[in-house]
Amino acid sequence: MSASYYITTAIDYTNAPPHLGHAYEKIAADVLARWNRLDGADVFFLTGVDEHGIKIEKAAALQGVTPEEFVGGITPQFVSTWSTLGVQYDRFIRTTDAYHEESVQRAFALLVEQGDIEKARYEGLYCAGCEEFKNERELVDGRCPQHDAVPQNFAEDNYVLRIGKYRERIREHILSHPEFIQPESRRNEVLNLLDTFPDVSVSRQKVRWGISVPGDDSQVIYVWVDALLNYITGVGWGWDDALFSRYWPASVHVVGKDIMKFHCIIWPAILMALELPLPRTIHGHGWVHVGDQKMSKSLGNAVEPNALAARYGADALRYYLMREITYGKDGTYTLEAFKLRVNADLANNLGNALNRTLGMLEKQFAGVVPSDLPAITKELADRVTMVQEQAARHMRQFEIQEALEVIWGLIDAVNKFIDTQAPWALAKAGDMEKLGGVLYGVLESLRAVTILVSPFVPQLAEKMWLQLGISSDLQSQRLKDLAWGGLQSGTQTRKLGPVYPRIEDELAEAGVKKK
RNA sequence: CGCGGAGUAGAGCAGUCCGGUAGCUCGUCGGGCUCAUAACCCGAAGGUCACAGGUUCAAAUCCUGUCUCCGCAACCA
Repeated sequence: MSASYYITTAIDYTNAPPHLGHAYEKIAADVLARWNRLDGADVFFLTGVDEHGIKIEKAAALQGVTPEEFVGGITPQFVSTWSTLGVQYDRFIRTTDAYHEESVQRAFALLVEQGDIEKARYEGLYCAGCEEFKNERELVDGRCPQHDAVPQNFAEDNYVLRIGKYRERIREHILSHPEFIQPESRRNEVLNLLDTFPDVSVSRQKVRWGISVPGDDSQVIYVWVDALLNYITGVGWGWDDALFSRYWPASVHVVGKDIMKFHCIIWPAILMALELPLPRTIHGHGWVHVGDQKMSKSLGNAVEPNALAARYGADALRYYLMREITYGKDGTYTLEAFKLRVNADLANNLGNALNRTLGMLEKQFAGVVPSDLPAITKELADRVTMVQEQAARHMRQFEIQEALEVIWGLIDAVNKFIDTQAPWALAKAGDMEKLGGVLYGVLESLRAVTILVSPFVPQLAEKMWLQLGISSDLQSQRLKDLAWGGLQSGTQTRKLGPVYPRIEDELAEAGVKKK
């Protein structure tokens, strides 16, 4: 029985369509899920959307539709975007799903019963125009900037989650589990916050669009309890015990660095109150900047991932984001860098290596894979083994960029091998045995490459696999199948042209602008 | 003294935890090859590793201080 690997993403807020930042996180999680599947793990990948809350309630009202109708228009855009980008999840959860709502109510009731959630008075400055509480930083000269009105002191009865009760246990867990908060730089930040982290209000009177507090219809359950619980309701907590015990605790929650504190403090408190084990790792990724700006709707610079994928291919976008950005740190997206990176790595190195090889194979061997000549190909065989080990180590440590670097190092080695062995000269000299050995070495290396890159650029890998003519399914391949010699001589390849054509447009212009 | 991140070749970045020839991609220059998607291979030029001190035989890396830029800052997925 293989080890389980349960990976989740943050659930996106459906008050606006998906942008590049949403896509980055889902792609990263998808790559990790696919890699671990390749590594033989029993993988469950959960993603989804948060459809509740005041912002959606308001956005819907603005358009004169119900919240249900509103999210009914947005959520499918997330679903179709992930489909376009090859994000292959096992479940897509919506916080309006019945199984989720019921389980959240059950959890809430349990926590109230145990005294982890208590009723308390919430006081704040309330702006009637915005219909929400304001904190002092949001005010200009004590007035709400949107409505130029002085907010009123207002109090309501709320339900409050007693974080303090679990503070020491959480601290202890963080200190004794170095892998719990990743990257490490986030750890101290969370530990700092933990000391002063207050009890949090987990219900709202003013909000209608949400899950009702059990036994108190005057309030809805607030985002922290509602949304965070998706990680357990999504794998069957409260409705499918077998599924739940198979996958919980999660291997990793992939989230943005901004919401690390909620995942590292509130979520553990809830889990401890429910007497459930904590996830192994919470991993905070950085932001994707556009040019030199932070991507945001107000700046109007949000990049639409569907358009990019439609024009240049989903794999190009996946590859760029994973290769160009150090996972865990902030990174930058520019169309120029995107084209350069994709052309160099996908077209020139990866695609061309296969194409040039199949060309020779077709001419000299009618496209049929010849026999290995171990004396010549040993260096490649050794390289494949080394790359596989290094890549696996990097992926275990969430070093996606480094993993790609070593895999592409193998492609470089293949191209170099071709130049050094000069198969065209062997053909001219009529040394068919050696020529066959050289080509075998290259093809077998490319089979390994195809498997290794499949989690990152799945569609491209499928195209390569098809051209290699291997009958077994690429998705069924595992890391252990990389063992040298897996490619059978006699296999009929299928040369179908470049797997990734170069992006030619605007390149010259971009080169000039770089000065 | 709120918290945190960043400052490394023309550009974009890695390396900093565990001190010891400063690396990658693109660009530039020169050479090779011609199987291939004007792709591939080899070589070269180019860096006071923000600044100032300190520790050390040795510091981009550790310590102290300073400057600049950027996020976050109690309910904003």
